[in-house]
Amino acid sequence: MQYNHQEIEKNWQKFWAENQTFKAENHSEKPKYYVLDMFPYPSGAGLHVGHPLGYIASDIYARYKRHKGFNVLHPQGYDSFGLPAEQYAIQTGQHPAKTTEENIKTYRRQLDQIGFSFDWSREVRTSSPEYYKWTQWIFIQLFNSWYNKDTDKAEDIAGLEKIFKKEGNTTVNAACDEDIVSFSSDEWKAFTKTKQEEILLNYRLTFLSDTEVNWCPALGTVLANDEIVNGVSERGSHPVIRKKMTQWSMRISAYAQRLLDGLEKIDWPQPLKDSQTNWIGRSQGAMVSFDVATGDEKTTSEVKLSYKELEALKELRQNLSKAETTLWYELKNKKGASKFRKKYTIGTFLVDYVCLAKNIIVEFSGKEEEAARTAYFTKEGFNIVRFTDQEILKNVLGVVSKINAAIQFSKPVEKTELAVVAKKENQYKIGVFTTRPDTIFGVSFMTLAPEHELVAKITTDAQKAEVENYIKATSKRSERDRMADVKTISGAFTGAFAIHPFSGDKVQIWIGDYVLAGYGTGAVMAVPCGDQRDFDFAKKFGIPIPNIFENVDISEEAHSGKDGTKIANSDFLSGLKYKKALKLSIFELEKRGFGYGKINYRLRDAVFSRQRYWGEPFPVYYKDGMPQMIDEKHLPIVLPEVRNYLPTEDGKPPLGNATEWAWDSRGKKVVSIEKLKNKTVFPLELNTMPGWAGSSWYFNRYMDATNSEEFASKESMEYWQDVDLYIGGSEHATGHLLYARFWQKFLFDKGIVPVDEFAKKLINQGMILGTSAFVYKATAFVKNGCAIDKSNDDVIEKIPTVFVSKNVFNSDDEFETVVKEYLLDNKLLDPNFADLVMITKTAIHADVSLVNSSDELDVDAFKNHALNADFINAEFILEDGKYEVSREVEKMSKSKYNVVNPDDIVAEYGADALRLFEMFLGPLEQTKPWKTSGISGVSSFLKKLWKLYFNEETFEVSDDKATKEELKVLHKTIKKVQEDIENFSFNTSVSTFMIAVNDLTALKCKKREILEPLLVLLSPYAPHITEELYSKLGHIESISTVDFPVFDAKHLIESSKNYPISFNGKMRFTLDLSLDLSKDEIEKAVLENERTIAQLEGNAPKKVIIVPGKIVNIVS
RNA sequence: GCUGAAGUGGUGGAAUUGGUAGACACGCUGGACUUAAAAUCCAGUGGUCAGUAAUGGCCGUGCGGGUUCAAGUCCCGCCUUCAGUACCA
Repeated sequence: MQYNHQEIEKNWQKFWAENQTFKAENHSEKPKYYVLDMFPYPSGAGLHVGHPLGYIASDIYARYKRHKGFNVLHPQGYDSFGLPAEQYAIQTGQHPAKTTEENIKTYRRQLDQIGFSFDWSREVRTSSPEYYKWTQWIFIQLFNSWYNKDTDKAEDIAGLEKIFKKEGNTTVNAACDEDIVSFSSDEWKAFTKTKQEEILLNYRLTFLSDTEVNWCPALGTVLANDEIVNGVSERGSHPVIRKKMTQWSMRISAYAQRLLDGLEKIDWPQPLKDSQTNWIGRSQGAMVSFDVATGDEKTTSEVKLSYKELEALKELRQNLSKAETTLWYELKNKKGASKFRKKYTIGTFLVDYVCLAKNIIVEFSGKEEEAARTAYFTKEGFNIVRFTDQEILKNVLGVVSKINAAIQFSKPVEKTELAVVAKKENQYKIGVFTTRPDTIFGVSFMTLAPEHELVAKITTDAQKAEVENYIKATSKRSERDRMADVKTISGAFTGAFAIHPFSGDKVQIWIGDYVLAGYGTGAVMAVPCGDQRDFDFAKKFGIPIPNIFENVDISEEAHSGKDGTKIANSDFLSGLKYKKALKLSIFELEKRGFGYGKINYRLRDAVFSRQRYWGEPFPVYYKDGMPQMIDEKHLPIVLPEVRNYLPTEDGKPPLGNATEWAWDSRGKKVVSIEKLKNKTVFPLELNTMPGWAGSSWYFNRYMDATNSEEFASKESMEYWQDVDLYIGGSEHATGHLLYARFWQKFLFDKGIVPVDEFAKKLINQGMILGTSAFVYKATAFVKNGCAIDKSNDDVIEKIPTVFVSKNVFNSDDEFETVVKEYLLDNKLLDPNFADLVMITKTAIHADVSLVNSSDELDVDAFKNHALNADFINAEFILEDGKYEVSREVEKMSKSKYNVVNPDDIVAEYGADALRLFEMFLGPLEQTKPWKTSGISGVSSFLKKLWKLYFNEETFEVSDDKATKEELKVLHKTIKKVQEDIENFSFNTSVSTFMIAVNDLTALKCKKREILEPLLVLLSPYAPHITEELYSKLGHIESISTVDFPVFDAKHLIESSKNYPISFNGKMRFTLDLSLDLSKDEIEKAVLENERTIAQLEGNAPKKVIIVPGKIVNIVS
């Protein structure tokens, strides 16, 4: 009987669908296993053979886990909001919902015919209101939360309001905007409601802010950093410019450290983790404040402690008395309080505790010179609180509350006024972030970003023109130019100087576009001897380059290494190595109040608004300009209909075209914009959410996909917990996978999900590349500079398009000769003009469907191809009557005409063959070119397998006892296949199946004892054929949950081994020896062998190495 | 520049802990079946040298060193390709 894949596959796909074979239960005795694919965006092009690669791998694993007795969740759905559908809508006027629906149908049909074991009852679509209801709901949760750095988690915003009411914002340690003014509880209470909301927005995890965004004019929307590749948009490669806009943002930066830490406990590929680490970009350093010089500087003469004294101080800090420890413990753990430091030097005095932010000194009473201390501290602007040992040991909480009171009512001392006066003449400070505060004595100038707000204020009149010109010139350069051209060094001197905080030296302040406005403070302290960019800048503008490294030559380039180098010419840092110098420099900065240690992250808050139609609407309306959340019980807020999908005439997003898009706060529903006149009707948000909104939590939804009451039920999340295996492309490393981890951590903080990492293990499947086909087209030109009577066009016009087969020529010159000869022979070129004509070669893509496996082009089909209308009359120069194309491996894409559609493969060879072949191509993680030629191998394997169960036309499997040899083949296969699946090495197990079938065919094995377990082994890979044969063996149930065969080592025990006999490590021959032999017996047997004697040529062996069961090596 | 991955026949790739390099498959060559083709089956297939042949010698996992009885695998130094990232202070 013939193996008819079409019929078999159709039947079983129907069987699975009707019997809901792969439906997962939320309650089960079995252990759970959750296998997930990154869900696809349903594009109009449908699937190409690259898409199913990961799906096939995960499907094999899911099916394997079912055989192993797991309750497997293996769902699929669609990331169905997105730009392409909307771009298509703009072009054709078709509603994106309609095209999306159609595309999904195609995807579903294509996925079904490959035989995936998806539980379709749990399908999700991010664009369906039942789904995005919960995306909106999560948005509201984010809006109603703030990040408490003390508890290190997200908390309810109501809690923050309570604190504000009680004690203002000074004790709050939150992830928030940098420039927040502090206020007391009274001030808070006095603020208007709008003002309060404005302040709260600075703390919320999703917030509105004016930010510099990446605006893409061609797409009419902003883009996130990860949606920009090489300065242009990822989708469509349109230019992107910087623009300031009011946007929703997500405070992902609050989670920077936890996102970094979390990487350690998840089993994800190292390169992926590395790129997330890189993207988060943690750098440890210090913030340093430089005063801008006013002209009459006097160098500060501070008391400086020697290094030895500092070391002594450090020790003192570690050996506290009991009372000291008790108080320190309380101060340290005082929630939300300002930071206290212990054993700190103020001037020449050592104080017990100090809070620099609040100017409070806490001391034990009874110190020497108490009066002098008080006088000095007061002069410096500190409040002093003194306690005795007894007070603390008796009632430490009382002491703490006294300290709190002192902080809260910290009466401004007279000094404050002095400070203000002092500040007036010295009003500007430049803050910089540096990772190398140890090199601070190497600072010889500072550079500000051209956009820095101080530039206008500090530039001297003399330099004004130059600076303004420079700013103008740089702002013209696009982001892309700036990135492409890193080599050009440019800048301008502001004429102003800064005061070096330690040396008091005046250093020049420059502006330069190598400093980015968006990173750190937008200013750098330039250390030309230690940083190449600073070095180049200094060289170019003739700024001094002081050397602060011991025995390092910096005449040619900066010295950026840190290990092993000692600092020199640096006052108290001289003679120290990097690590110590770094610590000491930060310590000194803090002590003297010029700066503090800080950790900076490159990761920036994610812009969450898109000026597009086809995305989730925000559940937000505006009252007095302040955003208001719509109560969750009114969700979902459904995407309204619009007249067209373009921005409105006055530049509002497409939702501005909607007529039904206002919120009736009394009727609690969306109403017509005409009702906006009413006092209780408000405008709704016009932006929509970005593509990553829906994909940041969908894995949780699958656990309980049809729940209309909740995001997912507590029980279902308790049961499924997290994804055990997640498979998808590495292109999502810094987009989807980072945002999804962020949301998961947030949801975990809020007690909504049970785990804070959503995927235990992740595998990146490699890309499948296309094998493009090229044809060589000849283009004729007339050489310049030759005067002839006839118009040049005439000569060219007669020449048809000519294509030349690949092997007809070896060089461009030869190409020209061949074409010219051809034209002359065919009278297509007048011999008189032959010398005037120049022929050049152009390689153009030919559709791969027109090329057979021997690289021969179907010339007629090519001429008549829809895209080749220009070539309908083209001439072809053939070789041996055939036209051969050249091949090149490229990314599979429509524009390269190298896309292979799985539908064709399935129709011709079947889904099982496609599944096997995609796995057989090579390791899952590796990128590999698609070459259809190899598919005949797996196809004939399936036919051979089929034949094992048949005797000509009749199905024939016997119940005879299997032979030792047959059992060995089976168990070898069980062992290898099981190991391979567990190691995700699917390509090698396909080979193993081939070997098994070849062996069993040779043994003429027709026994159920062997052939039935073989089907179970193969069923994850080729589910249709195995179901069919399994049912022919007399089973009614599906093969999908049959126990995986158990490996029994006893079948593999050998009595002898074919030993490789090596001489000096080179294998010369093999020798069959019993495995019972001892080392000595082996040696004897080998040395007696005539071939050994022949090899040795009479020499005595120096040494004989015997590894029993493995190898014999003779050293001579 | 930085980070990561990878270099094995004509091709995709295999080689689990250092122990017979090239499994399995494609392609190619020859043969069988056929009027012929397709399909199927059989044999051969890393290079090179010697031999009519059986067979045997030498070379061989990007390059150069090293460790070891033994290296595709481990160590040191380079080269190339691909991917990600890029003035991050």
